Amino acid sequence: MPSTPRLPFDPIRRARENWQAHGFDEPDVMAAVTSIMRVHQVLLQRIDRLLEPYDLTFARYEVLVLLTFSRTGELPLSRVGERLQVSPASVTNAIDRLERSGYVRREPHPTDGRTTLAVLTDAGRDTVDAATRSLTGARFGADGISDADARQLFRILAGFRAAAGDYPEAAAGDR
Amino acid sequence: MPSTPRLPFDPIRRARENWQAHGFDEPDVMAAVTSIMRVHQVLLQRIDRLLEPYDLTFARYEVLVLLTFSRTGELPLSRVGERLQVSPASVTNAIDRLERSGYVRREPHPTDGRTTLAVLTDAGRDTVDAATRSLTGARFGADGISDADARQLFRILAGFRAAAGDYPEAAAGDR
DNA sequence: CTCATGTCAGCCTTACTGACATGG
DNA sequence: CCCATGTCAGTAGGGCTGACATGA
Repeated sequence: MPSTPRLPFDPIRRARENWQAHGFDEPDVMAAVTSIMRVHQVLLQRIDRLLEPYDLTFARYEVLVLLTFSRTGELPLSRVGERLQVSPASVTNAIDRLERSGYVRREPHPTDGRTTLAVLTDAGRDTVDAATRSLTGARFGADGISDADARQLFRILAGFRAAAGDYPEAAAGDR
Repeated sequence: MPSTPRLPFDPIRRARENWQAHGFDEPDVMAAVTSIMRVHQVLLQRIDRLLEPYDLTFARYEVLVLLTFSRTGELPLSRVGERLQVSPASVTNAIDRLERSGYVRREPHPTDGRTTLAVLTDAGRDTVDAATRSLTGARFGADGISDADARQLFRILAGFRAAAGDYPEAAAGDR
């Protein structure tokens, strides 16, 4: 799947060794950060491929899922950006595409004339359900990770996100 | 730093709850994958900001670091793509920019007429050293992670990468 | 001839900044 | 008047696929 053939060794492990050999600091963090970058790339590629049949990308899929969570199937665009942590312009773009695909439509907010609501259409609801089954069936492309590892990952990354200001307090007591 | 204000709760934890409430499968994997996506975004933003003064992005910085590791300071472009797991076209693009910045120059391979060597210039070497000091000084923007967490992260992600075919065998014995 | 190495053109997606219009 | 919500235009960047040219 990657455009390049596999290597006979772990390139990041190798990088860590070289890093230390050169006397650089923070080899652990370097290796962890580089790993996140690489895994992100692989995951995104796999997920987007899984979503292709549904005319979705992961970014747009996330928006759709968020809308299904709201139960009325609608949300102000500002809320979407807030939850997904992306800029207003990015939301506009994502909603544009979802609207073109017929998965969402825009509606004016009943009381606040400034805000626009993204409303999930029936097609959108059907599509997100099908896409979700496809993704969960493939464990989001992360079939190389156990549930225990996944939880561990979440825990560590939640700590980072909290420190980064993603949300106020750390997720101290985990499952 | 994010374009959006922080939320009063962890959006991913909330998503996981909703996910389960809707009866979807694989909540652990969903939360882990979403976390990687989010953390990747934050990290990349921070790192690119740190590298801006050096006229570098993380992608190009990685190329430069790889070259310093080769000791002669040169590498065939094909090797670069191999190690960094990106397509030949991406390598061409990255080297183009690095060349324009004066950090690298292209040279024909002495014996194999097909291959081109990327050669680190003195400016390139100075720049990558300075950039590395900047990054390590900021722990790559991942100051919210301890060394122990970083190692744990690397271990779990290495398992995933191995399963994904990044390299043949898992990194069983760590440290 | 076939495979490997690069380069190019074209295309897609995400995301940001800054300017604006409009409503609260 | 000032703030919030969206939209738009413009820009940057990364990456990929496919077609090609060239050399091993």
